[in-house]
Amino acid sequence: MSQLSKAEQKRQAREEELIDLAVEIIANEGPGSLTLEKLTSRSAYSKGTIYNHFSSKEDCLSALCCRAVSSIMTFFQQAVEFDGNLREKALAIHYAYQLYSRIHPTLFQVVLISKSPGVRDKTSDKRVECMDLLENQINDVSDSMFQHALQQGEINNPHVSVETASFANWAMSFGTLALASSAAEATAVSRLDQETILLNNVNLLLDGMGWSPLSSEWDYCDSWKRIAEHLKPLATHHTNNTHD
Amino acid sequence: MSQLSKAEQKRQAREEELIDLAVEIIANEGPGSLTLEKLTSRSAYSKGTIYNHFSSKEDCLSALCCRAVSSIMTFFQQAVEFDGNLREKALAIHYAYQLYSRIHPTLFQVVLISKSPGVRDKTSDKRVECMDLLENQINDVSDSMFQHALQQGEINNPHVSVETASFANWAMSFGTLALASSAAEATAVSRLDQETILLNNVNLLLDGMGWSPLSSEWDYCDSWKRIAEHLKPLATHHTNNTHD
DNA sequence: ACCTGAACACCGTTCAAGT
DNA sequence: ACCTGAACACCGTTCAAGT
Repeated sequence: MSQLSKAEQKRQAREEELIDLAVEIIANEGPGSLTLEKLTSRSAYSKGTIYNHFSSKEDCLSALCCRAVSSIMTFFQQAVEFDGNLREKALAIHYAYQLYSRIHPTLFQVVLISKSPGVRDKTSDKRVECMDLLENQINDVSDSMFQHALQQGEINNPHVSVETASFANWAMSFGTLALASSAAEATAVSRLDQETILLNNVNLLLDGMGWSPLSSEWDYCDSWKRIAEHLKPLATHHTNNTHD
Repeated sequence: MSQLSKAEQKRQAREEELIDLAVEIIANEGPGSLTLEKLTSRSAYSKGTIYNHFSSKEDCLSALCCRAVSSIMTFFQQAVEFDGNLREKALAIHYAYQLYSRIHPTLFQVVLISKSPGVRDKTSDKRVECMDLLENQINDVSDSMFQHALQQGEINNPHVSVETASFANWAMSFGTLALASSAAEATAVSRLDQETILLNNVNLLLDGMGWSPLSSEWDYCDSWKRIAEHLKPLATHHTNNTHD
């Protein structure tokens, strides 16, 4: 299964090359201006070959989504290694998510775009499968975090289950970052401190779950700074973007 | 100022007519398939006239965004009239937001799309002004709610300001609804009870702010049902959609 | 002043012909 | 088996000609 034919290896290498190129296009010109025409003319290949890799423009967008979620996953893996209590580890994951959304704002957008019907519908079955697989991996990271917190009694609240907590946590993070990156000029966003906006929102939520130590009992601002330090390698290493 | 010439009245009526048509198109075929070509051919007017109303395809999308936000505003105005304590009024607004996102899922999407750079950039100045104005109105509703709660001591937390609370509240609502509507097939979403998903998330957040009565001290599930009853007229009256 | 539709450039997708 | 690029339908945007 892991033994790939030479032809297949070449094919996969080319697909990576094309995705790299597509990433460059959306980073510089936005997700809306990705066209397979552009991708063709800027690559060394012909229209037919492009369509050999991507069954449609939307399938290409979904390939970018897979790339994005996969990167986010490696960010998360770095984050959980932060040395601290469980709630701090959770904060580290949020920080990693924010970091990704700021290093690759357009790829961050693409993740939502690809999941919307109309794009998903025009994505090849093989790719949809890949997206769902990656999404489940991300999900598992989040779930297992809350599982631990509940088991160890750090969250002590009969109304909080793994499923509800995990989703509320994701919704808050996603909502905050989506609004901060897409509606950055909005008064409601611009009047806030961009450095701690996510920390504040998440702290309110986790306090509401009763995840101890509560923010009144612990200096999470300091944690946030230490997390930033811990994840600095990701921030510097991945900044090979031309535009944003 | 409010005295419009006959020509201007006619122009505005036609614009409403075109926006109605565009709403119909995106409701049935998704925001991605709105084209000015389609809008032209399904309307009684020519390309030139369409471009007389919308400076670009993106400007047309932004017109839909204005329509959406304006409708959301009227939903909110119904919501604040719910007879209950302040936290229940806040819940009523969330309920109204959810109701809108379910009655007009594609218009709900369009609001985020229009605020993204690349769409906003291609929107006429006049329309951008209109969008910002409406957004501020929505903002004011949210802000004044938290202002009241803080003044009356129902939120008693030195770390919570109007600005931070208002944004956290918006982010949670938006994040929850965006994920629930765009990523409905995702495991993290589908495994939850769709009826109370938003109520649960918001309750956790408002508990975290210390907004009394806390969810442990009050039956907000019951409030949620009463709010649904209060807003029923909106649900039935506005369901004139063909597809979703 | 406003409306019309031809015109053109660009894009998505297919497929016959070539290797 | 895979690659190529011509071909065609569709779309965004402009603008000369018409009222």
